[in-house]
Amino acid sequence: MNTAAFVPPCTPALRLVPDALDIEALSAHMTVQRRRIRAGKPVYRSGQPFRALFFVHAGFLRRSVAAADGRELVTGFPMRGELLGVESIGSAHYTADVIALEDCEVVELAYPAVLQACAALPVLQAALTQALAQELRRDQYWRLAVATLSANQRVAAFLQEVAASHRALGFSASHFVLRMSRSDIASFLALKHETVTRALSQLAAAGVITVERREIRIVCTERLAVCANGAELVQQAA
Amino acid sequence: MNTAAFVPPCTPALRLVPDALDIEALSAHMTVQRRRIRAGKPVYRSGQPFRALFFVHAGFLRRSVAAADGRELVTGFPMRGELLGVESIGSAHYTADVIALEDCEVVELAYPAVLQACAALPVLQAALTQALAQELRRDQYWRLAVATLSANQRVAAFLQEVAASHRALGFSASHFVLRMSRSDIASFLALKHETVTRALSQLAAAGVITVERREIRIVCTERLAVCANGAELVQQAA
DNA sequence: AACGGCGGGTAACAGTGTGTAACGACGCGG
DNA sequence: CCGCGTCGTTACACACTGTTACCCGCCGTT
Repeated sequence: MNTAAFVPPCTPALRLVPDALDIEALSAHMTVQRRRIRAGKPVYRSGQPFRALFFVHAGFLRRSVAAADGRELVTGFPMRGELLGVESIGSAHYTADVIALEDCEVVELAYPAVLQACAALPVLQAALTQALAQELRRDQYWRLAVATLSANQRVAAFLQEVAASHRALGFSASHFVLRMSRSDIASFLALKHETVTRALSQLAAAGVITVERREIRIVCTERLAVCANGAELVQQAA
Repeated sequence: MNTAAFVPPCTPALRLVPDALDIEALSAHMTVQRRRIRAGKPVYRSGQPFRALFFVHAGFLRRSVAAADGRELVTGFPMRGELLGVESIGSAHYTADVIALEDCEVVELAYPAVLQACAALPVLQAALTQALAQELRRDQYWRLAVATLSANQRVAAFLQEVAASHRALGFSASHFVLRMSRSDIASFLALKHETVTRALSQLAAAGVITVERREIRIVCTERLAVCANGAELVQQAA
């Protein structure tokens, strides 16, 4: 029965096309506005009227959703090249919070206007639809990860993703500084922050990475990949 | 600081507008094709070339994603009024499997064609974008649920969602037959099938529902809602 | 310098959910 | 009618992760 011969691809949903959005071309069809966001300040908050999307030009951010009873979940860490606010399209209000983890620069795209511009610019329409679909696939990737991986594996997978993102933006993929706290990572991975700490310590003890607070160095990419899928940690001869 | 005065709305992302898609109008702009899918047969499978979206006209289905190493996750149970395949937009191949849980009827919408039709029919474009965003919000709702609710709460929340869906389609919200197996539910909720069974048994023992294999009757909607958020089960006086 | 707050790390303990296993119920085909 | 396989149910022991607690170090402030 199970004759799925080739790759069933639920992949990390890499963020392709960092600069897919041609702001120049766009500005001919609608007003676009640059905005600086200070570290810790929101780009938008859940409940505010939905009026615009934001294209991230620089900086790292954190997106989270919350239920009426206070339960919260960090749903992602947007960075350069991503479109903020797509999850709120079709809603009268934003359905998530996005706050800057460091000083950021975003380009504001008023919403109904974007849709109209789409009609004139088929490229834009494709880009928007793509961004939405891409986000959907990424969500499903992490749902799968959270549902099927152990705590250690999730943390390893997270580090892999961060590394891949950094590489895509031209930063070092093997040595970087996490912009988010342990609690943010924990929420994102559906763990407690102590568990994230434990997992990082164990990965370090196994010689796969080194950790110094938020500074991560990936010592062995291959073994990290092994940890992220399937295999549990095996101490390597010191 | 935390002055979020009003509802931070990560809601169950109800499937609004069961018949948002005006097939009649659409058929003027592109060829649409009705297809019947027998129970157990796929609408599409992961890895097949992505060529079309499908609008569900009747029946219940199951969507799942899989990683290269065999890990799997049921990501949803589409039904009448939903658009299948949106998660694969922008990919050369489908990224999920959708199989019919019972005999279904779907309308096939060739993909590149849909985009072109969007340019001519602004309504269609809005509907497509909405469908995508809606799906994204639903995904995030369940990510939140899985990350923050106990096994019992997840199962209760699942029953609530099923009830709400049935009501939206004009079926009874308090008495229905689950189309999917315990394992499907378990995968969807990131649990094991034994745990789902246990949770259902406990809800039944508490007098909140009755269970007879796949036949569910909701005895007390209010107490089910209480179980789905916050509170753990408390036996009610028999 | 002293202080307090926040983020991070570690450890002992406890509990939820899991793995395993055995059993029962139902449906299908011979 | 029987046999068999799938699905669902329940019991029990255990492991992973959550819980709780306390530690440290950093940083801004007084």
